[in-house]
Amino acid sequence: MIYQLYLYQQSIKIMEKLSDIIFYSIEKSIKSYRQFAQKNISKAGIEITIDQWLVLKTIEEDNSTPQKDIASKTFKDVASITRIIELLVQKGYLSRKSKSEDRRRFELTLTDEGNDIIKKMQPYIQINRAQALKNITDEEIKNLHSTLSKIISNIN
Amino acid sequence: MIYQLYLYQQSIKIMEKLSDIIFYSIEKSIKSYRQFAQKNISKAGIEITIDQWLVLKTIEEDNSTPQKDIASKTFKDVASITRIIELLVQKGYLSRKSKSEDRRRFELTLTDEGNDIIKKMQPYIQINRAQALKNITDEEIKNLHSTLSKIISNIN
DNA sequence: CAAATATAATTGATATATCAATTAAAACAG
DNA sequence: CTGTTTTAATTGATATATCAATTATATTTG
Repeated sequence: MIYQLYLYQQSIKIMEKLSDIIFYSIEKSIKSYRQFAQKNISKAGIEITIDQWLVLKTIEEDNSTPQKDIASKTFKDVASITRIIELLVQKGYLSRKSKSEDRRRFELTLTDEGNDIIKKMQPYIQINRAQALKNITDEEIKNLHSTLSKIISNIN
Repeated sequence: MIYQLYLYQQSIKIMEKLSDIIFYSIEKSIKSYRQFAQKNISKAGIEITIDQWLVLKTIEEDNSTPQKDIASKTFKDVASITRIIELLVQKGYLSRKSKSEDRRRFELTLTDEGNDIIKKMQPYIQINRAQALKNITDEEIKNLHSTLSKIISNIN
């Protein structure tokens, strides 16, 4: 009886651990990936952060996106976007001027250097992803997606 | 022929999108979870950040862990740990004094208030996790774990 | 149209992440 | 035992996250 209680408590503990750890795993995987990706980029002598690249890339894909939409596309805060754009302009990758139709907004355009760095980054992005996803099947990725989507929708 | 080429290119594009997006999904899920969890904690009037709690919890579980090990357990930098501990001491949740055996290290002990807040947090942590993982089977969690572990080991 | 409201972006304050340099103490090697 | 190396933690600098308050402009409403 006491032994069964012990087993029961153990199994509760184990189950707790399992679900506890899942958010740690998610956190660890994304942190590791970011460090890994950033390291490879820096090693290649490319002077941009992953976050700056992400914002630049978003603007490249559609330069009419308002900053608040850049924020939601990149899962960032509008305040962060303001500051990242500032740095991108400082670094000469981006030009920014007020829009005449709506003077609260800005016309964001990649400079030649901005386009260059996007091109230079491309192979590294792909290599990084390929290495991180090595030996992982499409099926697994689909499942990963599906479970993560469930978590995301449970929360919202 | 041209139509088939089109389909082929589409499928490449779709596959690219899929694997591209996986890191976005991971990032989005963990960011959403953190926001969600932090909001619930704050709403409950508990004045601590998730990161501070995580560090406090790690010390509670084993108060002989050196700061550098706290860092690796929480996937943080030692510099961040130094600063988080500073805040925890300031807030009165933690006491810190030099160790006599090794004066580079510190004796970290939860104060009564520190223990209190850990207790107060407990139900919220569980509710948050339960809600985030609602309708997700153990099987799915196991798979999630397994795929994330693969990613993590591919990177290291 | 004028006043009220809503929206886009910025700014300030505080927390955290990351890297590099530094400090203090411990461990080691000759 | 002394000089060298290693280790634990801190500090400084810069980037990003988050929240709240603010500014400027646009939109809506009476």
